[in-house]
Amino acid sequence: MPEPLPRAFYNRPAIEVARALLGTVLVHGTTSGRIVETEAYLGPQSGLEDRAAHSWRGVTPRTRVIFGPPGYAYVYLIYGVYECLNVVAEPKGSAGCVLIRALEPVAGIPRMRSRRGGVPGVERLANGPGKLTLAMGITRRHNGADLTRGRLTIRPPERPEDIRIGVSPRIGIKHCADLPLRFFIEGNRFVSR
DNA sequence: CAATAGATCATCT
DNA sequence: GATGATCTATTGC
Repeated sequence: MPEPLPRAFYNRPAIEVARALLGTVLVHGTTSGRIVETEAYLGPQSGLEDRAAHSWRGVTPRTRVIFGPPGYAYVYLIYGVYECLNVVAEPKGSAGCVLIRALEPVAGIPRMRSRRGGVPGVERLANGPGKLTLAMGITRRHNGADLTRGRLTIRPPERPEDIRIGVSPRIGIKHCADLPLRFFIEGNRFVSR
């Protein structure tokens, strides 16, 4: 298995990281999945006033991680029910992160299925932000975890591959619902709906 | 298949 | 006290 992506990979604008993450592999213990869908959330430095981003109002106890150094996990609870995994991008002091929205299961599929309550069909195992954290066993305990080492990492593909990147507005947000900040592998059937 | 309701709580006002 | 980067079950066609 390839080494984890280095910190430098994450030390650039969130949009670049969101695109570059497509095709890489999220690994947690014995389970892993290929990232096929991401969304970028921008900080004030983008000049875009991204009100959909948690970092929009500046540093708070929750958003501390997003303003920290790149290459760490930001995990939060949504609707009091599910948890979402983000990757922190951009240098320390600059807000910017990438929501992982969907995975193509690679290893440990039976384990993922049991964690998902036995849902049938590999396609439905991790094709959404709340589903993939469940399937991979990722929780708020991973908030602030270093993705360049340890049990939870992101690694390059085994072999270089040719993919087409699709772009669309982000899903499920109220503000800035027109910005084209969602990226996905064109034609991949594990992308969320 | 499409539309809708409800679950449930950390965070910030 | 309101809100939300979601998902599932259930309803109705």
